[in-house]
Amino acid sequence: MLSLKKYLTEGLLQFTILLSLIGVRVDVDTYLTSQLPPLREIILGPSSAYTQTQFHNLRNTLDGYGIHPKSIDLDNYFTARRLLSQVRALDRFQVPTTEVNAWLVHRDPEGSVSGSQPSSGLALESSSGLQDVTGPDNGVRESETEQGFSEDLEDLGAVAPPVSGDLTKEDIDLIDILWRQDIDLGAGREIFDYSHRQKEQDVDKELQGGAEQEDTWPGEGAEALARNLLVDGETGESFPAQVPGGEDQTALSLEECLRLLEATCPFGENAEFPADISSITEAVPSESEPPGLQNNLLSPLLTGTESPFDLEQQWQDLMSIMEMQAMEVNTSTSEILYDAPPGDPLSTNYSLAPNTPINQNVSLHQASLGGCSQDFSLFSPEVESLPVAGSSTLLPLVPSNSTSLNSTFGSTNLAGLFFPPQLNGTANDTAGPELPDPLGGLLDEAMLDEISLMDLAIEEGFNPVQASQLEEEFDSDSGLSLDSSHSPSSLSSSEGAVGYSSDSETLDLEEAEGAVGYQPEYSKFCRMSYQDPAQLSCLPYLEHVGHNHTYNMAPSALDSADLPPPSTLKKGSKEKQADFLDKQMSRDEHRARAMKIPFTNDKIINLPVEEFNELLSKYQLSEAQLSLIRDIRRRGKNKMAAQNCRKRKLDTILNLERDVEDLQRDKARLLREKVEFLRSLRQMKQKVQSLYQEVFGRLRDENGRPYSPSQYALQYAGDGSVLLIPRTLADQQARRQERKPKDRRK
DNA sequence: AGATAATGTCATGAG
DNA sequence: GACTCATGACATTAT
Repeated sequence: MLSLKKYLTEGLLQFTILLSLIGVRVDVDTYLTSQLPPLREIILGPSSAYTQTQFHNLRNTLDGYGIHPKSIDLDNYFTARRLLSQVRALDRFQVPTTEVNAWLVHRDPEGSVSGSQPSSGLALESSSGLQDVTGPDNGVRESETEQGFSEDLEDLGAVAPPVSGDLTKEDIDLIDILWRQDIDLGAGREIFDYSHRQKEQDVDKELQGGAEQEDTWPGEGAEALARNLLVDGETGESFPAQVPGGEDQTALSLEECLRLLEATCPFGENAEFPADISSITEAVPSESEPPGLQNNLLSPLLTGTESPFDLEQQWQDLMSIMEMQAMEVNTSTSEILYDAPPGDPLSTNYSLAPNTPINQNVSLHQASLGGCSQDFSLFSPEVESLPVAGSSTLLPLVPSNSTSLNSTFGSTNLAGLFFPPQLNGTANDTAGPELPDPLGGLLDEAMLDEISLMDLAIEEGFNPVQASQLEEEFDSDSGLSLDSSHSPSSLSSSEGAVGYSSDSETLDLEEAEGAVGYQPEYSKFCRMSYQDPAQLSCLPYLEHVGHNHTYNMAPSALDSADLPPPSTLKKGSKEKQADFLDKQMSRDEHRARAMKIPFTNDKIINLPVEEFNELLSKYQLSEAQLSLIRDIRRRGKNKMAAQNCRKRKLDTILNLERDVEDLQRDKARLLREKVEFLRSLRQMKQKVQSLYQEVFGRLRDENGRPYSPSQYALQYAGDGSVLLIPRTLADQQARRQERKPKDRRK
């Protein structure tokens, strides 16, 4: 029974929380407000003084001590503990890391790159690579360009790292709830699926043709590259059969690159970047593993394609992503970035971790920012449209919106990290400017709207003052004694006041019915005003009846001294009062009166068993009377039990509402934090991207020519160095890294 | 008079 | 086994 009750209570709690989190407000408040007086009666009921429930101690029982096993406080205690743990579980959501994972989403914002973007044909390579990543099932998926806004956010919410490996089911449920909630915000599970990326890459493919002619790389046009595409026998995806100069595995350290850069004069502003550079995370599939490559150069962040319907699988993926994310956020963000000298604006803006490995090899800051640092504002929103190198051809490289990065932030793959999505293809050129900034739009509108609405709902919702007031009432309740045996004087006076006079009719009635008292007043009015004596005073005719505890007793036993002079009462009013009292009597009281039970129902009901039996032994009672007394006792006790039971239900509802409000408040806070982290992350990505472009754009080969982004990419090595490697190698490494999560799952 | 809420009662199970 | 309590279900009463 208890287990069942607990089960139901918990079920109700979970359900309420769920409803709340999905937006359905459990508006107990309204009910309570409109029904407050009766509710208080129910809650504090006349029987509360008889019950073991410590209504007056609600606030002091959270520690779990001194709670009666059957007290509702015990439920409160466990509920509070459980909810507290849930709230703490909420805190385990590390939004910062969660947000980082958002960059798993590959979204090329449309309209950010002009249609004349050169080297668009290279986008085909990257798109092909994505096909391989997504696997055969992703072809079913539709292009979900509209989801770009939500996906980033979804990632943020969905991939929170499990701080503790021993997540309980409640934790997971809660996480799932929040995750679904994020879905409600617009995010979808597609973020974990590369199919949508492939779709985008398909779009890139379609667009590449028109941009081929504009490839500005001398002798290495997109057309030529496209002709060199091979088809992967396993995946059917195309990839470049040979990257010019790529197989030599030219892995220049960034320092070397910078030296080259310095030797090749200020060309960066004139360098022309093809816009279709694919990040390594979108690597072109290739079964051949290039020798000499280190696996640790690549981020293991990418996960495999998952069935969107396999919840368990998705959760596993989610957990793995969260783990990787946590790792990468802790490492990549600090290692990729360099240690700038104190006071350096970049280091300040980036909040970079000092003493990062990169700095040991080469100073990106010195190399890339020497002449152009004043050209772009890292934190300015204008950075989106700010030409880094001033060249019109380079301009498209700068992302038009900050959230367009489709690479995985935190990845050790600098190519994937730094290259703007525009570089991944020309799909952005024609994808349509109608696509807004996924992240920005989400942050600035839906997200913020949600937060503001939530805050508003919280403020307009349950008022904690009401709960505290109720608790105060509970406290005051303890001071009101309802024990009839202890207030005979008041009973006597009340009796005299309301009905007992010299009026023969009244006396006759009482005599005729035997020693039937006026418990009706007690049972009725005490039930309604058990707690607030002021309520009694509000009823003039009851002001003397509040504690009528004698009863089933002969009028002769009543204190006639308390009776008002007979002349003061008119016969008509006395009859009315008698009728009223008669009506207020319960059925059992009427029965007791009719059966001439010589003591009050209150005693019958509330006396301990021993005293009750002792009382019965004092009288010579018939079987019918004894049976009635036992029934009265049983029903009376059950009545109080029912009142307590209902009170507990209401208390449960109240507590649930409070808990829901607390959870909503936590949710709002977490969302706010998420927004803040998203903002900072976006800014950092912008800066990292700019840095990448700046460094890469200034690199020159032996002939003083800039490296083609379609053929080379900067990659962050495990030792902190930055290497310039052929893009094919980078792609292969990326593919290898992508397989790791899959294998680990198996 | 009917709807609804509040309250009472019974049956049942558990401690 | 008696007693008490909790609670669902139903009945009754009140609004």
